[in-house]
Amino acid sequence: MTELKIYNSLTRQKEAFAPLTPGYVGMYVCGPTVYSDVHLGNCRTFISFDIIYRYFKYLGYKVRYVRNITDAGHLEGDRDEGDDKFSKKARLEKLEPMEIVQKYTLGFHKVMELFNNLPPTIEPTATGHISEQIEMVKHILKNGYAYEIDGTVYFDVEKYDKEKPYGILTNRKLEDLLEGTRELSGQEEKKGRLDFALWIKAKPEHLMQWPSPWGMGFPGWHIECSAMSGKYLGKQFDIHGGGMDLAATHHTNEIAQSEACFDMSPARYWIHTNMLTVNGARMSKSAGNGFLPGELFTGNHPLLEKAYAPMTVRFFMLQTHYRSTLDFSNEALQSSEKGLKRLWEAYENLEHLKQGAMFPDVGVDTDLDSRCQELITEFDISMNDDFNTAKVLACMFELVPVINSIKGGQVAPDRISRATFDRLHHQFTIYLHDVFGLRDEATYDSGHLAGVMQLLIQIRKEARARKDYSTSDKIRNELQQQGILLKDEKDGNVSWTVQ
RNA sequence: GGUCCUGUGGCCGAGUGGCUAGGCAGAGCUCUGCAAAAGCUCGUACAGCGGUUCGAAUCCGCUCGGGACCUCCA
Repeated sequence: MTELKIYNSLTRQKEAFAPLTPGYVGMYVCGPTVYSDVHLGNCRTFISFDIIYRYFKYLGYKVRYVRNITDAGHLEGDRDEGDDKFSKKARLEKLEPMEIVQKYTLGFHKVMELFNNLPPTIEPTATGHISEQIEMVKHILKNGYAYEIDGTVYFDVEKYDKEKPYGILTNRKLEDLLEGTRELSGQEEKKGRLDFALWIKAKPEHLMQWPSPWGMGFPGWHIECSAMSGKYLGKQFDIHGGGMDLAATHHTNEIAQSEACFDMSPARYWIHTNMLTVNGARMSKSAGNGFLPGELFTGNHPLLEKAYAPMTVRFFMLQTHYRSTLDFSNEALQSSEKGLKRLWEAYENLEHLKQGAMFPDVGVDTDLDSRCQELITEFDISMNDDFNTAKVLACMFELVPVINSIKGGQVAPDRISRATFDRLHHQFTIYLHDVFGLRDEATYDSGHLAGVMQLLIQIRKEARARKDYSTSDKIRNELQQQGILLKDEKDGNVSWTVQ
């Protein structure tokens, strides 16, 4: 068994993974800001980390997977003024901010469930950890890396950078960063143009505010993740993840905050997932090129030619490495849909073969047998190489003809050994269900429909027996119009699938 | 301007210095009452130009083209 290697954004190279505590993994992933619906790009990140979480579990680790819900604090613009997103949305929808939070949190969970993402083991909210955040800000102030001006506390980036490299995560020098920053506007009070707020003074009319040593206010944009990861995973933990877009600001600031507070880098491995694009441009809320999962599942969007099932989308994402951009297109989705169907049907064939398999090891084709073993072994090898799901799928697809040939009779079942067959079945099952989190998406009630289908198949069989092909074709054709496909197989059996 | 990523056959997409990625689409064949499915066979791709090397799509340089981040965003 090869060792797991992870691409660490912090060092910009693949590194062997060694947890702080053998057998345990602590992983923090930046979750959604619940002031609006998550779009497909957001989902990609959470699906990527779901696979990573599942793979660690598959490897036998006990994983504490913390993914936050940001339900306070984020401001609309890039200045420390104006309203937060929740208050704005609340006024727009004529709801309490916490109703907004509840609404979109529930929606988020629903979407995660549809994509078959496992829930994290802890899902803390920012508003539930105000006191922890205040404590952390106090600590940073005490350590001298922050200053207060009129009820707002800022992090002093330039002072911090004298001791530790602020731009370490994205490999940037402070001078370059300063150059790229826009001029301070006259109304801003912070000292350095890179300084960011840890705690923000609230205006009286502000809907979400809490008491603090600096007066009524609310937490800054980045402190919640530092406070909550510290609380649940410790000052230092194994993995911190999130979308690539968070690296330059949010994660950079998180590192600075944790270092300033605990004198320790928070995470040992940083994993960043790449963006989902549409026509080459990043899908984002502000660009307005985002699909909501609901639109995807119903096909109700101008850019969508048809509806796509959640598992199709999940499979689509699995075919690309998490660090590559993935471009959305109808063509790509449709090819994924067909590919998944083929893979899943092969898996079902494998299940059936498993039930009837009683063949002895007599005519084993050693070439075929060892090739199968190699391919199965490559599942783990590929995943160990920075979670290369695309490679695993390629191996699975290479095994599909083997499975289908045994089923179809082109290859005798005893050409592969019992041990190989069992391993094939076992690894297919584990990978499809447990590691990749795919599930059968048959939209039919298999109980009743299966009975009716048996009846129709029987009638058609009788018609064919007396060469009444007009009846048999009628049954098949009309079923097809209902989206049910009949397949006459070699051995005389008839199978059916819902399109 | 700075920091990076990237350019693979019709489309989508893995990838290692020399050995078939894979999916979808397409062509032929087998099976079949017909179809569908399945099986078998087929494309010898790696932006361009140089260099390193016995050998490079894979390493280096240059050119051209995409993209991300540097402002809230997964």
